[in-house]
Amino acid sequence: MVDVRPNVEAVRNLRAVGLRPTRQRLALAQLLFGHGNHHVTAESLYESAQNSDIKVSLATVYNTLHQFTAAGLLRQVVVDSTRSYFDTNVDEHQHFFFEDTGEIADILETPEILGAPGEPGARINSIGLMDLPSDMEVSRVDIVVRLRSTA
Amino acid sequence: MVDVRPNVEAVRNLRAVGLRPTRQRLALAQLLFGHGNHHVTAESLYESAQNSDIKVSLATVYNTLHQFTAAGLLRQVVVDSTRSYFDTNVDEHQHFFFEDTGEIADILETPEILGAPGEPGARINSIGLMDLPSDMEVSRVDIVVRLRSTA
DNA sequence: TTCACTGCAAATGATTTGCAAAGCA
DNA sequence: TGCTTTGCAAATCATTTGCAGTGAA
Repeated sequence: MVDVRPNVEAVRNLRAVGLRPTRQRLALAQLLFGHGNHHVTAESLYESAQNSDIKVSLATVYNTLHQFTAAGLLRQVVVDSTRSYFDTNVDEHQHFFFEDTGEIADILETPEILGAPGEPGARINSIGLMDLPSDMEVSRVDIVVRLRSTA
Repeated sequence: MVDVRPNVEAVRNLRAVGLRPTRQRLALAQLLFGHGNHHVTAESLYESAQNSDIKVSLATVYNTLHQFTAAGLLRQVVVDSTRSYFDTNVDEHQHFFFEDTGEIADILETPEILGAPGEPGARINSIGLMDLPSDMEVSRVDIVVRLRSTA
């Protein structure tokens, strides 16, 4: 049974990041954040919406993904030069990329090399990157472990 | 002064990977491998060719980049979801990505965490990824350190 | 009412493809 | 000669944009 009550918390969350809680944004937020962490593309989210009888255009899906990303609710993952992936897990963590299927999965046990929490890439930086230009700072460190089947 | 003698070594190198040494491939190889390591996009290589009075179509540039990559002469670097970058350095190494300008640079001192030579990602794998599916192997580990100016 | 948001369709930009002409073995 | 490769233009694919209509405050 579908819960049609206005989701007070979701409304508040959107307002908190400066986004109007429109029907489309609430519905997409529910799809994105209502079922644990996962990874989506614009196309896959659009499909999910259709399967859930959510009326929303592909353009709005793109807009929403970008707005959510700008607001810090999503994180963009660059693993494939042909499409953009978005991750509902915005914490510092890394990814597996399954080359055969194009799927993404979180690396749950983040290797300790990535540095202490709150210091993205600190360890890597201290080990080998002493030649970082002085007027530059690390925005973030992306690690993608690409896997292929041994078949 | 331009050396117009047939480049015997370049011809041999192409033959060695099963590619016919055509005029276009030889010219692009010269641009790519004749001046130290660097990073190109199809568009940037096409421009370089034009500036060097090399007659080659953009389609052929794309074909050639993919052929060279398949042959192991180039390595594709995924840092930007809007274009493809290719690196003439095919050794295990990592990248800086300058978010402001879209430029790429090699990280020269590869942090030792990446594992011993010949064992891509060995160290990372041994530290944290014990839950790797048994029928999967690490194709490679990509690390991109994204930088932004502090301005 | 007012301004943000949405949806559609057209535009864009990178990349790929079909196919005839040109080039290498 | 026979199979590759090239170049052009058209096709594709993901994504963005223009703009009129819709909705939230």
